[in-house]
Amino acid sequence: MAEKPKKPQKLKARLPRGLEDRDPAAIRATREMVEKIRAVYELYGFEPVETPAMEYTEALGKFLPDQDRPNEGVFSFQDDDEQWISLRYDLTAPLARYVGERYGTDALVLPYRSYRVGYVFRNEKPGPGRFRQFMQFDADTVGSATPAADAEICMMAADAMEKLGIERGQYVVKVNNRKVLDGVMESVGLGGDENAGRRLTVLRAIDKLDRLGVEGVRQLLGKGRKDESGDFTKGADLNDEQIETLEKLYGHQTSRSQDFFLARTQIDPASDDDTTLAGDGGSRYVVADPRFLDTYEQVFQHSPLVLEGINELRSISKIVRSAGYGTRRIKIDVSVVRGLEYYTGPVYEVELLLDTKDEKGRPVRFGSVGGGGRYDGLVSRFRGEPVPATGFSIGVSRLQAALTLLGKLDTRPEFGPVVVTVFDRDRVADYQKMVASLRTAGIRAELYLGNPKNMGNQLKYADRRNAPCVIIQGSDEKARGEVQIKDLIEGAKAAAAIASNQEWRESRPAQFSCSEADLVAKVREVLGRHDVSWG
RNA sequence: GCAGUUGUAGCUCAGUUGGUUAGAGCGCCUGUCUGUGGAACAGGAGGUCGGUGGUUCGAGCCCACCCAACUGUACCA
Repeated sequence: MAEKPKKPQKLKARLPRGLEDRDPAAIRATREMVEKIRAVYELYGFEPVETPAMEYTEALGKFLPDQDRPNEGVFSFQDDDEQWISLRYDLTAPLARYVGERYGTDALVLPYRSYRVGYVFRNEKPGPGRFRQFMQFDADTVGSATPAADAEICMMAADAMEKLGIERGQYVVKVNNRKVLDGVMESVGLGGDENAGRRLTVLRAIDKLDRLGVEGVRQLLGKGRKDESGDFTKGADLNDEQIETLEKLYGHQTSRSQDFFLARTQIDPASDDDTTLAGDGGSRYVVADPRFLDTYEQVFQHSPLVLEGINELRSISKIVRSAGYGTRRIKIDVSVVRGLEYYTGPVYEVELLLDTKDEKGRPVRFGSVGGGGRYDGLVSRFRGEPVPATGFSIGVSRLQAALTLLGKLDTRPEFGPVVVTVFDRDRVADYQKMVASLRTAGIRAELYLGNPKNMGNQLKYADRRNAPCVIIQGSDEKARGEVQIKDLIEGAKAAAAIASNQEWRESRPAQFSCSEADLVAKVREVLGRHDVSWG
């Protein structure tokens, strides 16, 4: 075969999977979200601290990546001295390292309360709202063991959601306690190191209660479960008696079931903060039954761990209710598991209750948009003494993805700069001077830097940049000491009424001239007329 | 990781039982238009048909493997 002239091999421009490029609208939305969350965290007394994007792998609490799967779950590489370094997969483990280095020194006031926002990295399968690089906004209290610290974080989570524009009833902060789960598992004979694997299986099963229901979880606790695709998931292999005991814990719990935190005695209908039912004579009462906690105490009375966990939940409950947080904002959900590894006490999870659909109208499952809990063991790894800590992170990227699908984010393009056009190439310096005077006045402005061969292209450019107006000064205007200001926003409205290009051009809609000296003032008028502001 | 579905232009998609040089709409660029955005008209650029190998005189179409995306599932600090 004859040699065909081959095109030079083009490099395919492509982004690794699970990563995303972010356009101006997305960046602005993130900036606004971050600013709102920051204000809430600061209001609660937390201060900012940042740590780098990577840490020694051992500090993150992962086993060294082995030869076969060097990057299982985390992105890792070896430093010059052969030590493994990993990109952070959350903001909590690096904070534990930070505190571990400073604990007991002047550099750290205890209890230590700090927040941070940044990208974290996970090497796992991406999905809707699941990225391999994503942003978290984290806050932690280190050195305080009181449930008041946990309660505060739940309230702060609720406040942050509402500040982000997610209305009451569209989200819920769910609270549980790992001591309850651990104690119940212990009481069905799953205590001890030899049952660690089965405990994990049980926790995973209970974590799926939302999706699979009591029956699905029962299968996972027993022999196993086969899903619609025919895939089989091996179960925990518990006997019926064990399963029934576990079901006493979560059996009545469904995703939108009533809460059994303490009810409030006073209902304020205006706050719209409680799930209520109509009673006799137009009265309403809160759907919340704290007697469940009493029931648990009786059923699991032989487990000190369960009793301890329930008491902590009672404390949290008392605090949030007396602070005015009702059952629609914060509720107990005994199926909340969160991380399998390091949580030791209360755990919290923020769930969106809105139904999200993608562009094609298919339902999308986002999972939780925030979560956290008490991790009394994480800092002590560096200390050799117990250091209580509790914290919480909002998944900014996932939440933003959800809010985008829900159409709750402002996606209007930002206004571009005022564009000063180049009419006469010899007078670029004059035009640049106009730009400078606008900039000095705090008005976003730029000189047209493309090929100024005609006015049409320059206006087209300004139009695409979403510029509010352009400045034109040809020789005629120059001779009169004037400039033309063309209001593109007003002009676009006028465009609808004009059919022919000829007429369009000659009418020069929404355009006026003013003296050179009035340039800044007149541009300000145009901007004010359309409420143009930047960033 | 496992299972299913899908990969043709920047986007949305046609493409006959395997048959010349792979098409459309939208978008993009240029011109009509060296004193004015949109519209209109005319022209143009843009394709390893996801990749590699195979069957065949001949493959966008058939076969094998690989890659990617989507959905479910598993894992998830």
